[in-house]
Amino acid sequence: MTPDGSAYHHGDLRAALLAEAAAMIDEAGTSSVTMRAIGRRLGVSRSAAYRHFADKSALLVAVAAAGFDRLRDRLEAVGAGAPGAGIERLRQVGEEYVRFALENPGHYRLMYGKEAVTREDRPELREAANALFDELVRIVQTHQRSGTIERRDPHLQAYVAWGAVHGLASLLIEGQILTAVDADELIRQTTSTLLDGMRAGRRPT
Amino acid sequence: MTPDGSAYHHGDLRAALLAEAAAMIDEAGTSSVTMRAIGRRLGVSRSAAYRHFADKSALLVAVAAAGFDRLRDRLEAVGAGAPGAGIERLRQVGEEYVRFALENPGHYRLMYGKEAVTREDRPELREAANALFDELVRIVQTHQRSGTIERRDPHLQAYVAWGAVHGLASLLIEGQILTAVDADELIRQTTSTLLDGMRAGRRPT
DNA sequence: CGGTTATGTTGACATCGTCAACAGACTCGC
DNA sequence: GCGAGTCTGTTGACGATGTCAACATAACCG
Repeated sequence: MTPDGSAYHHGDLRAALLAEAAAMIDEAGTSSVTMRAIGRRLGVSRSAAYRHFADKSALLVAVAAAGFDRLRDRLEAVGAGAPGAGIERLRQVGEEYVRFALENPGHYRLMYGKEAVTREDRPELREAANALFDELVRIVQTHQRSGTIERRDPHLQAYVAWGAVHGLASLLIEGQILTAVDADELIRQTTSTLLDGMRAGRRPT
Repeated sequence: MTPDGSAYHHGDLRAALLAEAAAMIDEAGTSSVTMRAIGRRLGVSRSAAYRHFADKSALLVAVAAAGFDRLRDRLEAVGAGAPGAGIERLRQVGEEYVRFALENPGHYRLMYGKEAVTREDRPELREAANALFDELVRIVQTHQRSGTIERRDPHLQAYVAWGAVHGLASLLIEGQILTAVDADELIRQTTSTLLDGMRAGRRPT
């Protein structure tokens, strides 16, 4: 990078590619992202991106991984704070998750295997997703200690919670929810049911 | 259709296209389905499909809609039976949902917007998905009457349950669950938490 | 300053979805 | 029974796409 910031040949093309791809995804969906179109928008040639990413899939994986990072940061910000966090804080984490998805539908969709992308052969994506999951586990453990929810296997409980908010977000994004339904009320109902279930003293059987 | 069953020029090409596309999806993913490849496998030319579907997207939509139909049939089969159905039957509906997704991962993925497909401008798909949802509402109402779960807005409750099982199925299919975790136990934990939450007498606030 | 590496461009190719033009096969009214 | 019209399927062609090889240029480092 050159001192003046607009460096090299183009500047920081790698970062520009990531930002532009993310912008295009939320503007017109993943299918609108082509190597040629992104080059056009950035004023570089069609195959410039190949100096920074092995192929198109690698670029999309990087965008998706960045999405997991951003989401984790947001959940961390909500989940932290006052240590003896009560049930309301836990609920807010769930609502924040769904909110992120609704604010970045194209991006969120990409994160969850919209392409042939979400695969074990993409370690970068797995790690970003696992980092998000680790944060969920941490939040669950915090609230187990403070007594907000039952003490069970925190991994299982985190997966259950993840599935619930992810499923709701997915249904909302894909337009599967009838328009007559109030989305906010549905989100609250989901978090309520989930938290009630996690507080129930029953054995998992 | 001709009397001998192998009719017209090819036979029932429309049905063959649907079946072949579904097979290819579960063999090698949606990206492996090309109009030319499907024609090759069926021994017809590349654009034969255009006599039966407006474009590739229409073909995929039809496949996805058929998936919703099959899934609804399976849930209906499990959800019916003894009328005074108890909590175990309700749990089995949830497990059957996840099982369907795990058995047909490519197909299931297609049903939930993998392409630019799951859109309001595809009424056929919306109707099939709504029919599935209607079945879920019916099952919820049955168990509300028999006292298995709390009486709340059955639509909201059906959405909550749908989101929970769909989210879990999605995480499992996309390989987001650590291999160390026992999938069956996770499925049971999810249905337990969900049902506990739906039984809780708390107000949705 | 000269060479090595990093970055970007152009040309080319196979593949894809799709349309227009064409051809064969079935159907139905006379 | 036969010809017109309609279904169904094929071939040729076009533009767009992902990607690679060959080339060009800018930065860096001794």
